Amino acid sequence: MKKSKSHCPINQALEVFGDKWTLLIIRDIMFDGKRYFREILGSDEKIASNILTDRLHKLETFGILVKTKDADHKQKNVYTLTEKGIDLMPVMIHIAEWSTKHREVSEKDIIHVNELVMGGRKLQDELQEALKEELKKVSKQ
Amino acid sequence: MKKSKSHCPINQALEVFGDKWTLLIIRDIMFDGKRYFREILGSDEKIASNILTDRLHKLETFGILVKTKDADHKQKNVYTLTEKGIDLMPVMIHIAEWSTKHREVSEKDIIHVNELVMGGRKLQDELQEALKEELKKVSKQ
DNA sequence: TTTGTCTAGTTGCTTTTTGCAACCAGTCAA
DNA sequence: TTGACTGGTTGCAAAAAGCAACTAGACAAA
Repeated sequence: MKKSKSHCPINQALEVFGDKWTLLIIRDIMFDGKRYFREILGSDEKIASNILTDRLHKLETFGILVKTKDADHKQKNVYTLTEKGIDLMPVMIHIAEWSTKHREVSEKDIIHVNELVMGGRKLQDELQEALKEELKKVSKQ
Repeated sequence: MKKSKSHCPINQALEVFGDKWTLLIIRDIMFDGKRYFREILGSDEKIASNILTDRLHKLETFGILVKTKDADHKQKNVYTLTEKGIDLMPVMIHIAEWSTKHREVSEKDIIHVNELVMGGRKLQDELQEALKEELKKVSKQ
């Protein structure tokens, strides 16, 4: 890991997800229920497989997610968010909120974001709890 | 402007600030009171001048900031956040909050973030109001 | 009016990262 | 045993970033 440019909190965060792909991968796992390499590879933005490999490794190293073997299919890896990863939810929500106000976002996505934002803390908390449950399960393997 | 990879709100936002430098520039203007090219160039992370030129142009094109001539020194350009830029404050705050919890952040910066986060909405609102005032001033030139 | 300094950049070059397509070995189900 | 699916790897071309040197215009002092 190359040394930090600075210890500013914004810079520290950007060293984890300051690129075009990392937050999209986290989004896939956090909101879209994707857990496997090929599922993430298949999302709309068409990430290349070598980049995905690289980012998943980095996210694992940073402790944002953990990689475990699928119980049923031994060749399948399951990627699960850690608490550090789950804690990015407020950041993701606010980014999405900003986008729906200021950028071109599809009607379907606006509704989805509104559910989470306006639908309030309750829905977000439920989602966070579900993700934490999942983490607990893969942790005791 | 090359076409979007997708209309997902997260992706739309990343097309604006999904890189190592853009959010640091916004931070400099938003929280550190920097307004001139050379001021931003001088921050801790040592951005290269050609990259800074490029990002300032892009941010202007995206409508995140406006560029005006300094009243006193005609060769100086003043970079001011637009409302679209100011609206990124909640995102910045949550990123900083996440970093202070999960990443290596200097004691000084932690205090600074805590003021804004724990110090609550009031301080943030005041800062936002001040930035909006500034925008109003440069707008009527 | 010259000299030096400060301004916002630009230019040319090297290194790093990304993007793309083809490929591969192991797993599994029929 | 075949064929499709799994998580990747490899090699090459293109784009972006990094670095250092440079420039033209504004200004202030001598």
